Amino acid sequence: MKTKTRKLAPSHPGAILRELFIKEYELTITEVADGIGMARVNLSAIVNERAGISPELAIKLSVAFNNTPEFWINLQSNYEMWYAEKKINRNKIKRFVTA
Amino acid sequence: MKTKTRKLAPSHPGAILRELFIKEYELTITEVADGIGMARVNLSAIVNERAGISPELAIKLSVAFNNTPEFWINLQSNYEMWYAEKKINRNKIKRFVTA
DNA sequence: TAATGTGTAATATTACACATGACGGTGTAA
DNA sequence: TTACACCGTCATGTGTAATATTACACATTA
Repeated sequence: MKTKTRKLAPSHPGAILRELFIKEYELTITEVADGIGMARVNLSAIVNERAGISPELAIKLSVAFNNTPEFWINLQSNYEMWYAEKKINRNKIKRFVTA
Repeated sequence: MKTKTRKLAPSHPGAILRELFIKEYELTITEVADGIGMARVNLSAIVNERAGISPELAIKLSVAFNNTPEFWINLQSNYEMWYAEKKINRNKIKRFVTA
């Protein structure tokens, strides 16, 4: 059985933050950065998809937007996993345990 | 309502790898490192809880031990989250969205 | 004009994943 | 007993990434 693989890369977590939260609630990057206690430059980097979301930031965002850290962490994990998958040749890995 | 918080830190992913897989199947660090194509020093660091599990490694381990990348990623995420939580003062974070 | 928001660049700090080389311990075969 | 292969770990170096700080240019708005 073939493992399911997304053809297209998942959205960058920063894009979700930008579209579904900052734009949706008509906030500014500066405003959010101040609200969660981080430098505006770094939040800008995330929103512009040049940096990822750390565990600590995931918690902060979950408090600010009333959702869960898992929501943000999963976005980030899925994103990273998609790129990690492309670096791996599964045939070169030894199966120590089989079904 | 109070957010649930673990009193004790979750197990390090390396401990799970050590106890439930390497010991369980009577493997050596060297053997596993070779099998998944990574330096045994680094796998040793993970098994001894001095390093974490990357997304790429999570995939490799899931292939080698016939489980899912999510299994490993979740172990790692939970671990990181627990420590991240201790660095954050939730009262200092602005709520942009409320229930 | 002054204030504000944004993007970006430069710099420094800190942390971590990973690779390589070296070293000491252990088991085993000659 | 000696020699050697194997194993775990230490030391060290490298690349990358998140974050803070500062500064600059530009656009919009009061």
